[in-house]
This record gives sequence, structure tokens and C-alpha cells, in this order.
Amino acid sequence: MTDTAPHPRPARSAGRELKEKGLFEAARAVFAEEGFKGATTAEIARRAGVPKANLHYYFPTKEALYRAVTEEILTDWLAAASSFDEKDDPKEAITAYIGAKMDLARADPLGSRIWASEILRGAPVIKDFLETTLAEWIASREAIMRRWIEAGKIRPLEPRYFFYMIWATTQHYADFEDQIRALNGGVPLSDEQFQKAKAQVVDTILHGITPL
Amino acid sequence: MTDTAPHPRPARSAGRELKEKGLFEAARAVFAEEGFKGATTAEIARRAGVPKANLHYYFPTKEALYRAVTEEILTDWLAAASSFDEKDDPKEAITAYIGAKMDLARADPLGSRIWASEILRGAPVIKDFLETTLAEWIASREAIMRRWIEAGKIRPLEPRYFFYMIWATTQHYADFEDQIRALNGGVPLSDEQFQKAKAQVVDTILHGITPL
DNA sequence: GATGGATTTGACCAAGTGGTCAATTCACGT
DNA sequence: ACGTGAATTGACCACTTGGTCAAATCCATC
Repeated sequence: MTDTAPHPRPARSAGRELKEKGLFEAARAVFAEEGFKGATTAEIARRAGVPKANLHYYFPTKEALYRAVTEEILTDWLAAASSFDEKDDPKEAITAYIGAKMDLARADPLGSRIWASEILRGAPVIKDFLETTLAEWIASREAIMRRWIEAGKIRPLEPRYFFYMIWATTQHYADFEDQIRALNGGVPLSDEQFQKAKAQVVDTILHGITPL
Repeated sequence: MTDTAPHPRPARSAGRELKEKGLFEAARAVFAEEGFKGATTAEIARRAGVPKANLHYYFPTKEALYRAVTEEILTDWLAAASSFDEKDDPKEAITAYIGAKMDLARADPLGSRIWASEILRGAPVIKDFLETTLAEWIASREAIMRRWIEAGKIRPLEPRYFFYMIWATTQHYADFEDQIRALNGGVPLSDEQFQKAKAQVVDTILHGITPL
């Protein structure tokens, strides 16, 4: 009320952000379905409901748009990864981490699919992330797990392959959603089914690494 | 020596099959890297070392070539799957199956990647396979596992989600090979590393489902 | 209501795209 | 040597691609 100019500059900025968001989300969907090369700027613009020339006003090139999309995905990945560090107890940490990864796969399957598609084509855009940030992440968590192993808290194993199993299994529910749907009578997993799957993944892996 | 006509008709046929094979293999590589839409017939022809027009002599359309490639992959998949049925004991059956899937991922990563790429784009070509052959396969193996559960041979679990875990984990070593390489100091897993990974996958999953 | 930068967009372009085709070359039986 | 069908391929085509651009339109400010 006291503000006589509710959106003097924000108006422009907000409009811009909204349109940019629309293009961004449309791009996520198309990149997830078609991959980087298969995606077309025309299709992205069409889904966002703007002329193609307008897309190029907000994002100079298809690759710039793609890079913006991937960056957000890496951020989300790291956020989920942080749940591994919140507990000192192996079971709690692993349970939290698997849960976070499963929830992310459920909440943002497109992100997971874009990641998968990016790896499949040789990871040209995120290669640096893999070689630096991700490599450091897994190295330090590997050290943590080795301490757990030495303390007899979990069975001896190669931590890397353990993480691969978690990544593969959790991301499978996003990347292969269409296959899972086909095997589920043509309908997507319900929330109950997904929760059960999540519990089973946690349960099986936890049992798999618990000492006798 | 006795045969004065070493390749009278076989020559033609063999030449044809060889060229077809070359195109087929080139297509596998390009489809695996770029996906169906991203792959170009020009690139496939270039890798096979033949003019593009020649490709269309052997395979009328890009999609016909793609279908030929996918059909072989489904055959390989089923062959690996049969190893599940060779043993009556759960541990032996699952060990054999995981081993076969891991070996397939190692021997033919391209096939696994084409499958993944096909699912990512909505499985237009193999949807029928998923809904019929694969659905039947998992349904009957689900029944087998339920019997094992009732007999107390394995812990109670939802067989479907168990198979998803196996598929995800084993295929991960093919589909995410580039990521694994990046996390392995830039070099692919050696044979020893891969064998160790395979053993650990078997071991963890087996422990994960073995009753206390 | 005039100014000027931000935004919008139809028209356009050079470079690919999957696919065709007619002309040529090949390999074999005669 | 010759005839014939299989195989090869350069040239071509209609269409799509990512990206450009100049002209139009908006809209906060003065």
C-alpha cells in the first residue's frame, strides 16, 4: 500500500524472468525427450508459446540454453548428495542419501534424463564437472566409507562401486520411467508403489552391506 | 584347392553381408552416441566407408536400419535373461543372471546405450516388446521369486523392484561408462576392476536378499 | 506525449537433413 | 566377348535446422 510503484522495475524484470522460465522449462522437456542434438529450438519455442526468434533473444544459442539447464541439474544433484553427510551413522547416512536420490528422481525425472542423455553422448558439457567436483565428492565419501569398513560397521567393499549401484538404481526410476510404466500395466507407479520401491531399495542395499 | 570356384555365388552374398555388417556396426555406434534423431545417415555411411546412397541400397530408410539394430539388441537381452532359468537355487540363478548381464554390458555397451536412448525418447520402437515379451518375462520370474520367498529362501520383497535394481546396476556400467571413466582417473575400468565390480554387485545384492 | 532502451517477431539464410534416381560399373554364366 | 542383373555412386531435391536482422511495438521515465 505504501508503495505507489508496485512494480516499477520489477515489472520488466518479472516479465522477463517468467518468459525465461517458460523457455527454460520447455527446453528441459525437449532436451530430456530428444537429447541435445535431437532437440530443436523451434520445438522448444513452440512449447513455450513464443516465436523462435524470441528464444534467441533470451538465450543466444541452443547450447547456451542447454548449459543453463544442465547447470541447474548439477546443483540439484549436489543438494541431494549433501544428505549423505548429515549423519555419522552409516545406516542413517545411506538411508538418507538413497531417500534423497529417490525423491529427486521422482520430483525431477527430466533432470535425471538430461543427465543420462548427456553422459550417453560423451558428456561434452559436464565432463569438467565429472572430473573435478564429482571426482572430489566421491573421493572424500570413499574415505568416509573406508573408515566405516575399518570400524566394522559395514561389510568390506569398494565404495565407488557401491555408489554406482545407488546412482544406477535411483536414477533408473527416472530414466527408465517409460519402461517401468510399460511393465506396470501401462500406468506410472503410484505414490504407494514408489514409496514401496524406495523402501525396498534402501532395505536391500542396507542389508547388502551390513556385516553378519 | 579342390574348389576351383572359391566364391562363385558366396562371393556376392558374402560381399553383401560384409558391407551390410559394416553399415550395421557403424549404425550401432552412431545411434548409441547420438540417439535415433541425432544420428545422421551421412555419418553412419561415412563411418562405414560407403557413399550415403549405398546405405539406402541396403537399408531403405534410417528407421529400417534402426529397427534392425534394435531387434538384435532385444535378442541379446533375452539370451542373457535365460541364464536366470538355468538354476533352481535362488543364489545360483541370481548370480548367473547378474553375471550374464554384467558380461553383456561389458561386451556390448553400445547395445545397452541404444536401449537406454530408446527408452529415453519414449520407446516408440520397442514399446511393443516391453508390453508383451518383457512383461511376460518379468511376470513369470516374479512368480518364481514369490515361491522362493514363501519357501523362506530369500527375504520378502517385491520381485519387480528387485529386477529393476539388477537392470539398473548392470546396465549402468555400459550406459554411464563415460562417467565411470571420468571418476576412474580418465581411464576405463580395467578387466580386474570390472571383475571386482561384478563380484561386488553380485555379493551386495545376494546379501541384500538373503534371510538372516 | 515524447524519448529511448527493452522487447517482440516475421522474413530470411546458409548449412544440413533423409531420401531419390539415372547413369555407371561390376561379376558371373553363356 | 557379351548379356544381364546386382551393386555403386554423384548429383540432386524438398524440407528442416540453428541462427540473423531490421522493422515494429512496448513501456517506464521525463
